[in-house]
Amino acid sequence: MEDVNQRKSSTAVKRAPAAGPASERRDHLVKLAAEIFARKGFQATTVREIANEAGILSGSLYHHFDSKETIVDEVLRTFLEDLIARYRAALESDADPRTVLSEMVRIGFSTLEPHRAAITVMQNDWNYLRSLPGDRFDYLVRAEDEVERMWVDQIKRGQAAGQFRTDVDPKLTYRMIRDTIWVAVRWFRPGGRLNTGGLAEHYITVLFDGLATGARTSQKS
Amino acid sequence: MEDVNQRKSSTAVKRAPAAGPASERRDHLVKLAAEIFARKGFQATTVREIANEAGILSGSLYHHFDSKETIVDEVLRTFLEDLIARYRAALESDADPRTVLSEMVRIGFSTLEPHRAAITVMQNDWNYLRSLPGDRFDYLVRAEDEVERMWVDQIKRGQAAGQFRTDVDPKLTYRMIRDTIWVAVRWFRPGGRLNTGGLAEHYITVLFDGLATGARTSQKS
DNA sequence: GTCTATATGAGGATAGAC
DNA sequence: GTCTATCCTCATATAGAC
Repeated sequence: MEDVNQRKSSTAVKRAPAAGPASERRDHLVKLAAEIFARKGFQATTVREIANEAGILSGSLYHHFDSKETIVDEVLRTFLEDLIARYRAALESDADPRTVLSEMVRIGFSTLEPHRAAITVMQNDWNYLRSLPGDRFDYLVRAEDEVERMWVDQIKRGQAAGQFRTDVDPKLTYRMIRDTIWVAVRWFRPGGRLNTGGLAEHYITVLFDGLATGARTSQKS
Repeated sequence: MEDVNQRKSSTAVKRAPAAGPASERRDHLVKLAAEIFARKGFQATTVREIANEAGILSGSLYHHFDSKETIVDEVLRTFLEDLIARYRAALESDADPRTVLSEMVRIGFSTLEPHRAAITVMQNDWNYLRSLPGDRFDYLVRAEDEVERMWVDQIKRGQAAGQFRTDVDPKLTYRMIRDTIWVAVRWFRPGGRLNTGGLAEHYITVLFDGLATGARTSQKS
C-alpha cells in the first residue's frame, strides 16, 4: 500500500514538504483556487485571478504558496487521500464482492459533491500535470494504480465466487466503471432530479443487471 | 437537425469562413497540431511547437491559419461532422432500438482510433474553449445536444417497445453510456488485447445484460 | 510558402516597504 | 499578511523581405 503523500509516517499528513504551515486562510485559498482551476483549467487560471477572487494581490499569494503548482498539488492530494481512505474502509468490511463493489460505487459517486473541483481538475489537467518536468506529480499514477488494484481484486473475487460473469475482463470492466463515475462531474449538479446517492443506485442497477428486460441473453464462453 | 458548421447549405463544408483555402498541407498541419493539443493540452501547446514539428517557423503558420483557435476549431469540427453523419446513418436503418443502440455504441468506439486526438482535446479542453469570449465554439454545445437527442430517443423507443427496463432514466443512461465510450480515449491504445470493436462488444454485453450472473434481481417499479 | 525580425502583451515570480 | 513595483520570460501575432 502506497501512501499518497510519500511520507514514511502513516498519519494523514496534509501537505508536501515545500509548502508552508497549516492555516485556515491557506485552506480557504486552496478551495478557492480549485474552483477556478476546475472552471477554466489549470493553465488558463492566472495567479492574479486567484488572488483577485481572494481579495488580495497576486504577490501576496506567494506568502502562502511557493508556486501555482503547489496549490494544485494540494487540491489533488487532499482528494486522493480522502478517496483512498474511504475505499480502504470499504474493503475492510470483508463483505461479499458484490456488496463491496456496490459500496465502492457509492463511495465514488459520493465524492462528486465534496470534491467536485478536484475531480474536474484531475480529469482535465491530468495529462498536462503529468507532462511537467520532474516527478512532482508521480503520486497521481501511484494513487491510480493502487485504486485500480482494489477494484480489480474485487471483480476477480466476484468472478471466482460466481457472483460476476466470467466472460468480461476485470481490468476493462474496472476502467469502464471508474470512467462512468468520475466523468459524471462534468454534468452532475447538486439540486437536480437525482442526488449522488440516487445516481449511484441507478448505476448499480444497470451495472449489475443490465439495461435489457426479460430473459438474459446467453452468457458467452 | 442542426448543421455543425452552421451553413445554410447542407453540403459537408469543411471550414469556418475565416479560414484559408483547402489544401493538403493545411490538413497535415491540423492533424499534427491535434496530436500536440491532445498530448499537452490546447493552451500548453505553443504555435512554436506546432511549427517546429512541421519543420517551419511559427510565423509561417499564420500563412495557413489566422489564429491558434482556428486550428483547434478545425480539429473539432472535422470530428463532429464525421460522428454525426455516422449516427444519422445508423438511425436511418429503422432497426429495433436495441439493434440501433448497439450500432451507436459500435460507432462511438470505432471513432476512438481515427479521431483519438480530437476526442482527447474535446474532453480536456471543452471547458476552456467554452469559456472563451464570443460564440465561436457554441457549435460544440449544439452538436452535443443533437447527439443527446439521438441517443435518448432510441432509449425511450426501447422502453416503449419493452426492450429496455423502464426503471432507468433515459437521459441519465445516455450520459453514462456516452461517458464510458469517450473517456476510453484516455487509456485505449491500439495494439492492446482488444481492438475498438472488441471494446464495443464487451461494453454492449455489460450494458444490456449486466455484470451479475444467474437470476435477475427483481426490476423495481 | 517560408523566413527574419519584432511588436505587444501577459504570466509567474521576487524584493522589500508597510 | 498584504501591497507596491518590477523583473524576466515566453506567448501570440504581425509586417515585409525573399
